[in-house]
Amino acid sequence: MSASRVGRPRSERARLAVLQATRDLVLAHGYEAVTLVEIAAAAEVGRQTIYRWWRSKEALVADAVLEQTLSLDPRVVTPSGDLSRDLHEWVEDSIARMADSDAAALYRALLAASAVDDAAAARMTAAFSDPLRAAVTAAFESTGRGRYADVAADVLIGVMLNAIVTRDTPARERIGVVVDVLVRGTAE
Amino acid sequence: MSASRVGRPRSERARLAVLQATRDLVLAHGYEAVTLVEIAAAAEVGRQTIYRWWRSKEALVADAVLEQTLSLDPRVVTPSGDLSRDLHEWVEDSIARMADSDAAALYRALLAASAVDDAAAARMTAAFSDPLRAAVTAAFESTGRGRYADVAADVLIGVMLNAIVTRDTPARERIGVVVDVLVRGTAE
Amino acid sequence: MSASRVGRPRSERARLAVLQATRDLVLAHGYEAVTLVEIAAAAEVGRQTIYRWWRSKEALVADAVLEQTLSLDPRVVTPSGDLSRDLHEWVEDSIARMADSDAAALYRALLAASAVDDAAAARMTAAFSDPLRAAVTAAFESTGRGRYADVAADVLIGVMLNAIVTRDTPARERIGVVVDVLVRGTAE
Amino acid sequence: MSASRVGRPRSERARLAVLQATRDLVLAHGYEAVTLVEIAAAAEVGRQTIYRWWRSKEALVADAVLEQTLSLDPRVVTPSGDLSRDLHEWVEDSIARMADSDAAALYRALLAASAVDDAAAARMTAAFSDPLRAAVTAAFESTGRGRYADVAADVLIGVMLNAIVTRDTPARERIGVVVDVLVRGTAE
DNA sequence: GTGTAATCGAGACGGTACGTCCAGTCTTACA
DNA sequence: TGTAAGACTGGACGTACCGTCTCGATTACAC
Repeated sequence: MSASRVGRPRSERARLAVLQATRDLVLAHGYEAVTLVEIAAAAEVGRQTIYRWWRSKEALVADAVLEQTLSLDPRVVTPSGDLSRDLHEWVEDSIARMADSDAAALYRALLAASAVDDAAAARMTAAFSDPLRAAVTAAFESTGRGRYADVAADVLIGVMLNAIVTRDTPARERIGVVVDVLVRGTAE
Repeated sequence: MSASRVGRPRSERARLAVLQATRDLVLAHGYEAVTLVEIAAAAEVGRQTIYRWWRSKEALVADAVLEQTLSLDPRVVTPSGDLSRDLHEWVEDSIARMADSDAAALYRALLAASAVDDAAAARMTAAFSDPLRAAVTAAFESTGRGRYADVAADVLIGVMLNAIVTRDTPARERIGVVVDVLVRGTAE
Repeated sequence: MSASRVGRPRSERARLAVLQATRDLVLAHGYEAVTLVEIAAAAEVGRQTIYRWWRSKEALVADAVLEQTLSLDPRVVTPSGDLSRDLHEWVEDSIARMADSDAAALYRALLAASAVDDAAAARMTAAFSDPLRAAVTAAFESTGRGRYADVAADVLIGVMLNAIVTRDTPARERIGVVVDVLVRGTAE
Repeated sequence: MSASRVGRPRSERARLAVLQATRDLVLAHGYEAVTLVEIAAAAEVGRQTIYRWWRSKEALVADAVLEQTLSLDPRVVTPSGDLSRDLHEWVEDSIARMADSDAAALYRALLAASAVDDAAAARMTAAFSDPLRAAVTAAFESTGRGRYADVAADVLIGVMLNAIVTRDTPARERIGVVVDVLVRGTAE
């Protein structure tokens, strides 16, 4: 079990510098405009070091974005029984997290990476849609509306995605109303 | 003021061949993998001819996709007064159009093009979100629920976008339920 | 048979600029230190343009050197019957051509290229050794010493090669004496 | 003054394995194609160990080649007084050594290394040209033809060099005749 | 008909990013 | 301290593609 690795160990410093540089540059210039040469230079790292750990620009961006940004989910872990309050709480938290940071821009980068790299797409789903769907499902099932769980998740994921993709801030602010409509529309 | 053009006129045949080749290749290999050299070869057209009509690969893809695919909207032109029936009709039509063809794949290409080219993004919004929002707004206002118009549009656009982006067929089939929830949740 | 080429024709300006830049940089920094990036920049040419016309750095250097430098041979075209005078004349001419210019440095570059690229080696032989051997052979045969032709060529080629490779100026100046020894040693 | 070394002593085994691996690989693939990674792997040695003994790839190749191959000279240590016999003896010995082994290929590697590394060039001259010149000079001076010593050395070095560089086997076999011409041409 | 001028297919051009490869250095654990 | 292993920075390599430019050939309109 000792595995006793041999040779120089991976430089955590380099890995973190690359991830940070990637985030900074993606935010500054957008996903498509960023090049690995720039990232390597900004991270003060050899280009080969990047390729040693990520097999493509897409995989790197997916990692860089997910590592720091994606924690939209873990709030609605235990439904309180009050569906409306649970959803509002979660949604407001998500909006806040998206608003304060440059998270939306990073998500867009992730979306672009997903278009090229299937693994990035899978990671994005796993980190974004799946937990959200699970949380929403738990909340709905605990209030006896389990049959609407998937639809509710569709709606919430879709609305957030749309607000991100289209850079539509008003839509972001209307998400609270979406929750109300959802709660009311799935009653009985 | 006649403007009487001189010289060889542009070839409509070439323009159409390019659009068709673009669609075919985007469907076959995806947006990122397609190159203008391939498109030009498939369309039996010189590369410069493409640039005479479109200023970039992104603009071309936007045109190619929008020209054929994007007619999600014109169905709900006149609200009948029955909100639920109007929305269902429109939504079922949209789903059908998305299901039978490779429309979803083309939308994804359009999304990718939008990430690089602002004009493509604007065109996508103009052709996809705006008409949808207008139609939904008209339907809601004609039934006295105008204050929910934007939210309803957010929800429908978002749900469709999500189904497209994530290639989630079940979600596509649940859109009818979304309409029901929406109608019920915005009552009174 | 007209061949009537289609497409943009090759840019002679670019070709000449690349060859000149190659010569300049090889003289300035030596063969091994020169990179195609530098050559492309100095010639104000795209890198791909170089690769379009030469399949490697070696082939380019061979071309660049041979294009301008290699005219050691054509002097001894018609043997006069006086072997000693013919050889001296040719040898002095060769030495002069090697001395005044940077020819020796270019030859060394060519030699280095030949080590990597067989085609370059063949071209070097064809342009340097073969004509020299032919001229020497003609001179020897016309004076009834044909059986020494090859040996004489070996000697003269070798002596010049050595003077080039080892940057041995005194050896260069002794070539006249070599001719005398050669003429005397092959008499009768 | 004891200098009493501390720590693990250097491994002579490693040094010899590196030299042997270098020779093998240079012979198998040529100088330019060989990499230090390959050499280290073949010698079952760490890469750093190589750099502890040699400061560059060129220095290593120079050492590897010279260590085994270069002993062209020591035969004509004491001139016998019979110039022709001395030269023939030496030359035949040299040819034999060059023919049986892969010495010519190794020389070419050495030549390539010399192009990059001045020290390698100096070592090559010291090991190849200088002793040869000394031996030839001794032989010529002991027979009263001292004034031809340098020229004779030029010729013999050049002829051998040419045979090596151009892979010209016939030229190698004509070296005996060169000696005859040289002896005859420098008489009186 | 003939001239003129813009378009056409073809393909080279400058430029730039990619992903690979290697040299020479550095950092581990082990001997 | 020397060693094998292997990651590190740095930078050249050769390929691919973009958007532009330059050919000869084509094609419509103006004369």
